[in-house]
Amino acid sequence: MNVASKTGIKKKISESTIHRLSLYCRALTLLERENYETVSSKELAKREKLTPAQVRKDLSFFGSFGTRGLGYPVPELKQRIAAILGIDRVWQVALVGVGNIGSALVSYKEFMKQGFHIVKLFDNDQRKIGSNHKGIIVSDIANLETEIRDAGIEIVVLAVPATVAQYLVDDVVKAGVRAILNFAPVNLRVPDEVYLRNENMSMELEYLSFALVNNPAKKAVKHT
Amino acid sequence: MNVASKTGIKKKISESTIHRLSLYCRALTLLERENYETVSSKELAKREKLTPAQVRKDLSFFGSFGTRGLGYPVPELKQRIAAILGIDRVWQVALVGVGNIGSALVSYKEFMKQGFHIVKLFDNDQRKIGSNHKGIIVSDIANLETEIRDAGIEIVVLAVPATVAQYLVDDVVKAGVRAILNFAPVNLRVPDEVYLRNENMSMELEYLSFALVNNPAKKAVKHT
DNA sequence: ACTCTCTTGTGATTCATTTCACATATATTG
DNA sequence: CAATATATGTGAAATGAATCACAAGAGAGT
Repeated sequence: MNVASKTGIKKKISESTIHRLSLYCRALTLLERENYETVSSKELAKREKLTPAQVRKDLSFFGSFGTRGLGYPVPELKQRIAAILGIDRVWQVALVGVGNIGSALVSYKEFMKQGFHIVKLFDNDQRKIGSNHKGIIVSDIANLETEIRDAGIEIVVLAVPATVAQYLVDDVVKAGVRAILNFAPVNLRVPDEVYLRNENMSMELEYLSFALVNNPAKKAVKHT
Repeated sequence: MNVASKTGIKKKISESTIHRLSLYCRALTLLERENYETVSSKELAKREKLTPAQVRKDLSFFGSFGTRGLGYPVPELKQRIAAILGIDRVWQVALVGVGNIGSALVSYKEFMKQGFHIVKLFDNDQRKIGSNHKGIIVSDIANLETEIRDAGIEIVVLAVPATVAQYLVDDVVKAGVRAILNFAPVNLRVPDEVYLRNENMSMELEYLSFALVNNPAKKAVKHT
């Protein structure tokens, strides 16, 4: 991912770096609660099982936030990272598919905390349409495109069966949405200008399965 | 991750390779359903948005499964990958925390399909203990260690609040479990011999947020 | 049997990410 | 205020992963 810097030069920021920013943000929230004023790259690294050099390098892509000899100012750094991640604001999110996973996500408080506000729900099941989930009325999937557009939705979470995911993604894209989080275990096609991320919960279980089968006695595994 | 080969030499297999094996397995299941007898690395790559070379290299770590000029035999390759991943068998899984996420996971059919059988449920809420979810009675978390041991649980899924996750993980480890999938947004400490994977659903949303904020017009993003 | 086409398997190469190591800057202590 | 300790920021080096490119194997057609 390219990021425009102050100099106008586009730097390449890796996916891993961005994911680690999320971790730093999380650690800083705790540090703030513990009334830390500053934190060293060493301490930050320890808390998220990373190396100090990694922390410093990651942050250096976006600026110099620290003070030599002292460390990073906790509340300020947290704010800066939140701004980089774009989670210092509210995002209008729609959730498509109010099944098992979908229902869980509506009630998932972490999303709300991070500024991801689910404001629209969609389903194709007549029994669900019109019902109320956490104060949101479930809309008919038939009106997906217009309702998403009218509500100013910026991010869509897809929690539908794999078989229908592609059709729905197409509609979502037509509605002008440029960011989609997909929970269906299927590879979706989207235009280049649309960001698609997949959340594949079986994958991590399969990784564990692989680990158990292949390493009767564990040596070392990297945590991300 | 190290893997013992037939020669006794331990090869280093990257996390990405293992994740891609999951993708190949998924694609092969569909190809099987479509009655393909063989598939080329090119076709397999196309279906999961990867490159043919990547597919061949990944598979070559584990053996030569293909035929030059022809491709890979679909059902056999699927079986081989399933064996490598350890999903050609049933795993006894316990789920700790029957809240929003937990309830969704009990009903999540993909897990069952992959051989991950949730056979024990735990919670600390008196109203939930004793209740029935999909035919499984929720046990009191107080008995975690003994019940997990007695049931022969091999993998534990943690879907509890971040504040209590560390205590529970400690108990789970004491019970002899060596593979844990954690949904709480917190960095858990486990001994070296225990495999821990984290499923952080906010992270992918944050990635999308970052993408939207930093790339008003998208160029190219790699998919994994 | 020979040629042509297709596609694998893999060493070599390129590209990306992480780690190292140190100059540089700040805080603290006596 | 000098000396010491601490911790950042960052080029350089090392490591790791993805891609390239091609030799070699296998089938099909004549």
